[in-house]
Amino acid sequence: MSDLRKKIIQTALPLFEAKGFHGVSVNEIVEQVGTSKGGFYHHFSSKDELLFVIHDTFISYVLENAEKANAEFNSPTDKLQAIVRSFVKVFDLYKPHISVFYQEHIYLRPAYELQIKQKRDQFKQIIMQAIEEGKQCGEFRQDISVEITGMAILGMVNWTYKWYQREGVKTIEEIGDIFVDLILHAILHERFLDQNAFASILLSQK
Amino acid sequence: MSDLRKKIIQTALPLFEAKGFHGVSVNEIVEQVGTSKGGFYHHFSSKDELLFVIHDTFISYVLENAEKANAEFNSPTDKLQAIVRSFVKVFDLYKPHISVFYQEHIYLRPAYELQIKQKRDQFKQIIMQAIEEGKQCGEFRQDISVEITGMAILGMVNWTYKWYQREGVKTIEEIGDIFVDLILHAILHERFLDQNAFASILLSQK
Amino acid sequence: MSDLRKKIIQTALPLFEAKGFHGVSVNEIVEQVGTSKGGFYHHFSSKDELLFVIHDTFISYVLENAEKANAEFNSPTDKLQAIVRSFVKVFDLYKPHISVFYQEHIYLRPAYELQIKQKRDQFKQIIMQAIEEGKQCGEFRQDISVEITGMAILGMVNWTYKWYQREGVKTIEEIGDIFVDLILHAILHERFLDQNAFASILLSQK
Amino acid sequence: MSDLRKKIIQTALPLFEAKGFHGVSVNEIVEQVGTSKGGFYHHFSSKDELLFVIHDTFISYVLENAEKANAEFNSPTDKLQAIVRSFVKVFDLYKPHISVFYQEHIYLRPAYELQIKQKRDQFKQIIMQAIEEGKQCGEFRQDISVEITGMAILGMVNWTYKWYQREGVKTIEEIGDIFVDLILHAILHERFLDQNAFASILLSQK
DNA sequence: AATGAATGAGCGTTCATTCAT
DNA sequence: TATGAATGAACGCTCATTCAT
Repeated sequence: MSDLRKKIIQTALPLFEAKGFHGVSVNEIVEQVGTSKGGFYHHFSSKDELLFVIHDTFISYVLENAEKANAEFNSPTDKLQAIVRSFVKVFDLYKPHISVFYQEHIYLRPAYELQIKQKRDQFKQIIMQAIEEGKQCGEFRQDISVEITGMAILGMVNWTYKWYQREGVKTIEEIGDIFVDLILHAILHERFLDQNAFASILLSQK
Repeated sequence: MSDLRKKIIQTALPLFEAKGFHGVSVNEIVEQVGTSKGGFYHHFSSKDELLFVIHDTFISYVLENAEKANAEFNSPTDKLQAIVRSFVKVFDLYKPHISVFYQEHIYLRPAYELQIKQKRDQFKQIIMQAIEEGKQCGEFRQDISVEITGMAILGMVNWTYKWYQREGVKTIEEIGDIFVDLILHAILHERFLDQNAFASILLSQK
Repeated sequence: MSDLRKKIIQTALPLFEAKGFHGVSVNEIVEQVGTSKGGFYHHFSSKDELLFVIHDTFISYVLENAEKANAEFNSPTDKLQAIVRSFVKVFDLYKPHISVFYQEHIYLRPAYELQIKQKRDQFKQIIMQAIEEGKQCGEFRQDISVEITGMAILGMVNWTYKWYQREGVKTIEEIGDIFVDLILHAILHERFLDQNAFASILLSQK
Repeated sequence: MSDLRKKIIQTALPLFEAKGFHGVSVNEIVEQVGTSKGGFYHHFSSKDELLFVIHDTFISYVLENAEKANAEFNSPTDKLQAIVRSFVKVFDLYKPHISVFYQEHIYLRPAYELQIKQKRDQFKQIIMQAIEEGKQCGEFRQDISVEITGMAILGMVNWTYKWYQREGVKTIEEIGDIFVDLILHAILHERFLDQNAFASILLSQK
C-alpha cells in the first residue's frame, strides 16, 4: 500500500475519533497530511471509502483473531477465554479505529455497511457458538440464554472503547483477566465454581 | 411545552436514530413535521439544542430512576438489582433517545456536553458506590475491581441499544432478569452462590 | 404621537448608531422597548418607516433652523454665520439621528429617499445662496467657487458627526465658533481681514 | 493576486457603493462576476474579508501617499498642501473604495476594524502634526485650535466622496486647488496673506 | 391595542468532488 | 502522480412581516 495512503489513514483516524466523521473535512485531513485534494482522491475514491477502510481494518483483524482462537482450542471455556482476551487486547491496539467504528458506522454507504455487517456477524457467531457448545457439553450453566449472554459479553467488552485509557491504572491484560473472571463466574456450571476446580480451569489457559 | 416543540422532538428522534444527527437536515425535520424553518427556530435556538434536549431527557430520566432505586433499598445486592432492572427498562422506553445519546454525543457543543457529563458521572457514581458497598459488607466477592466491574456492568447494559428490538424473542423484563442473574453470579460472594441461598436473595427482590 | 412610537424611536436610535440599521433586528428593538412584534407593526408599517422617521426628524429640524437664520439676517456674512452656528449645534442635539442619517441613508426605500433628498437640497440651496450673495455684494472674495466652497463648508461641519463627543475638550458652541472663524478667514473679502474690521464683523454676531 | 480575486473586488465595489454592503449578497456578486459561491470562498474567507480588503486598499494608499508628502517637504505649509492635494486626488482614483469605506466601516469585524483604525489614526496624526508645526514656526495663525482645525480639514476633504463626480464641472485637481486655497486663507498667519507673499507661497508648490 | 407563534425567502458559508494543468 | 482552483448543491440560520387570537 502506498505510503501516502497509509499516512492519510493514520492522520484521519485520531481526527475522526476526536471530532467525528462529519467534524473533519477532507481539507483538514490533506492539510495535516501535507498533501492536496488531488492527492487524497488519487488514493481514495471518496471520503466514505476512507471511513470504510478504517472499519474494515479493525473488523478484519478482530475476526481473524477470533477465528484463530476458535481453531486453537477445543473446550468452549478455553475458546471463550481466548477470544475475549484477544478481543480486549484490540482495544489497546486499535482504539481510534474502534471509536470510529462504533460512532460512525451509521454514515457508511449501504454497500460498505453490508460488507462490514457480514464480518461483524461472523464474529458474533463465533462467540455465540462457543457459548452454545459450552452449554451443551456441560461446562456452562444450563439455564443461560445463549443469545442474551452473548450480547452481554459483547457489550461488556465493546463498551471498553468508551473508557479505556492506555495510561489508566489497569493494563489492557489486567482488564482482560477481570472480564474473563467475571464472565466465567457468571456462566460456568456450578460444579466448576469450587475454588480449586475453577483455578485449574483458569490456569489451564496460561 | 408547546405541541410543536414536542412534535419536532418526536419527529427528529427516529430520523436521528436512523440516519445520524448529520444525516438529517433541519429542512427534512420541518418538512416531516409539517412546519417551517421559522417554526423550528422559534422553538429551538439551534439544531444543537434539539440534540441536547434529546440527550437530557434520557439521562435525566435514568439518573432520577437510579436515585430512587438507590434510596429505596438498603442492601447493595438489592440496590444493584433495582438499578440494573430499571436501567434496562429504559432501553425499551427510550430506545431512540439512547441511540442518539450514544452515537451523537460527540457533536454536542461543549457547554451542553458539560451538563450531560455531570449527570452521566452521577449515574456512574451510584453504580460504583453500590459495588463498593457490596464488597465492604461482604455481599460481593472481595477480589473484584470496583472500577472495572462497574464499567463491565455499564457496558453490558448500555450495549443493549445496539441490538434490542421490541419485537425480539425476549421482553425487556426478561433481558433485565438475565442481566441481573449474570451480574450476581459474577460478583456475589461465594457463600451466596449456594443454590438455595441464591434463590432466596433473588426472590427477595420480587 | 403615541408614547410607544416615541419609545421605539428613542430605543432604536442608539442601537442603529452603534450597530447599523442592518445590525439591529426588529426583535432586538421590541425586546429592549418591552413591547412585541405586533406592537411595533401597529405603529410602523415597516422597519424602513422607522429609518425614514429618524431621517426626517433630523433633516426637517435642520432645514427649519436654516430657514429661520436665513430670514432673520440680511448680510450674507451674518446669514452664513447663523446657519453654521445653528447647524453645528444640531450635532449635539441630534447626534444619533445624524449618524444614522449619514450611515444608513443608502438603505432608504426610493420613495422615502426622494422625500429626504428634497429637504437636503433645500438646505444646501440656502447655504449656496448665502455664499453667492456674499460674493455678489462684495463681502466675500470674488475668486471663490460657490459650489465647491459650499460643499467644503458642508463637509467641514457634517464631518463633525464622526468625531464629536459631548465630553470632549471643546463645547459644541466653541466648535461652532472655530468653524465660523475658519470659514470667514477663508472666504471674507480681503478688506475685512483687517484685524479691526474683522473683529467688528465677528462682534456684530454676538 | 489571482485574476478572479481582482475581478471579485472590482465587481463588488460599485455594487457595495450603490446598494451598501448589506444590500448586496454574495450570490449577486458571484453571478455578476460569472463565478460560483465556491469560487468566491476559495479567494475570500468571508464576505467580511472582502469588505476589509476594500477598506485596506484605500487607507493603505492614502497613508502611504501622506507619508511620502510628509517626508518630501520641510515647511508645514508645503506639507499640508501636498497632503491635501494628494488626498483629494484619491477621491478620483478610489471613489468606490472610499464610499464603501465611510458607509460600511461599522460592519467590519472588530479584528479588521482595529487594523483599519490604526492606519486612519496614523494618517490623522500626520495632518495634526503639520498643523502643529505650522503654528509653532509661525507660518500659521497662533489662535487656531490644532485638533478642531485638523478635523475641519479632514471633514472638508473627506466629504468630497458624497458629491464628487468625475463628470462634474471641476476636475479633481481644481477641487484640490480650491481646498488648498480655502485652507491656507483660513489658517495662514496674517503676514502671509499679503497678496504677493501669498502668491509666492502658493507658487512655490508648483 | 397588543400579542407572539408562524412563515418562508433569502442569507453567508461549507465541503465533497472534479478536472485542466 | 500530484496540484489546487473551481464547482454547486446543500447546509444551518435569520428576520421582516403576517395574522389568528
